[in-house]
Amino acid sequence: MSSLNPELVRGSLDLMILSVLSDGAQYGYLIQQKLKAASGEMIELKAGTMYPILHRLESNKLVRCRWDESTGRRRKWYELTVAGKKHLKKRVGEWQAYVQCLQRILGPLVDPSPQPA
Amino acid sequence: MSSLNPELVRGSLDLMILSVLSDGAQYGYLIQQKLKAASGEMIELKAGTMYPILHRLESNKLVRCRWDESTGRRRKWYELTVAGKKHLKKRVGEWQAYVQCLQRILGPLVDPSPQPA
DNA sequence: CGCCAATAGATTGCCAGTCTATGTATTGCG
DNA sequence: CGCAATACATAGACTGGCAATCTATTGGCG
Repeated sequence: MSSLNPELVRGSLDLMILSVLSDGAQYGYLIQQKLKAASGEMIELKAGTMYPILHRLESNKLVRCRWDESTGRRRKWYELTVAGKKHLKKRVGEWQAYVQCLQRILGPLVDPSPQPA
Repeated sequence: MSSLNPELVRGSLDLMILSVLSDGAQYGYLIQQKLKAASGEMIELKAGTMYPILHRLESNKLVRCRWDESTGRRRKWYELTVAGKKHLKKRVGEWQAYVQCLQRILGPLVDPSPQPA
């Protein structure tokens, strides 16, 4: 699924999708492309992974969607709801707390020079 | 299991255990205590979660273990093997790559002031 | 014109892995 | 003496991603 450790990526798939959606409405295939680009080709979200997540987000009222059947190629546009935007903010906070916590646990194991020259 | 988002924590449980073990040999219960302390009480690793992981690490030859039955309270000491130390280093690198990647995806959503005053 | 690749959405079934619950036994304190 | 803490372990339930598969459209190439 990605050149990154899949176990790690697993826990933040919906965070990533939510994040991509924060740019505005997108349809599934677009989300895959954007995520791939935004991650520097590191993340390649498979359809069988993404759609269940999108459906889950929808049933949780975090995203809303609309079919566009105006062209032969039908597209389903997904968009963050107000609750979704709030949820995203919360999830970002959780992620930062997690990163800081793990950073602390790893302690001296992590190279303390993350800033690029 | 923790006050952190469990979904996120999930992917790094073995990383955390490996990290605690990098301090030297530990037995299961000690690992729980150390992890709890190192995480600022954020992570409370349950026995039913930890032991399967330890057994998996053992069968993967990443940790080696020895029973101490000298006291009535028997303890099983776990220690990193050479392969385990190498593996830990690799996993730390993967984790850093993951963090940077996600940081990039989240982009402007992350508060760009992580350093404490 | 026919075919294939890319685009676009979705589902099914499998499997890995964590969590809850439970079980056993020891030690020390009140 | 009983209970809480220490100490290890497993069984079964449940969640969730992934591979595989399906349908259909569009556009380009031979």
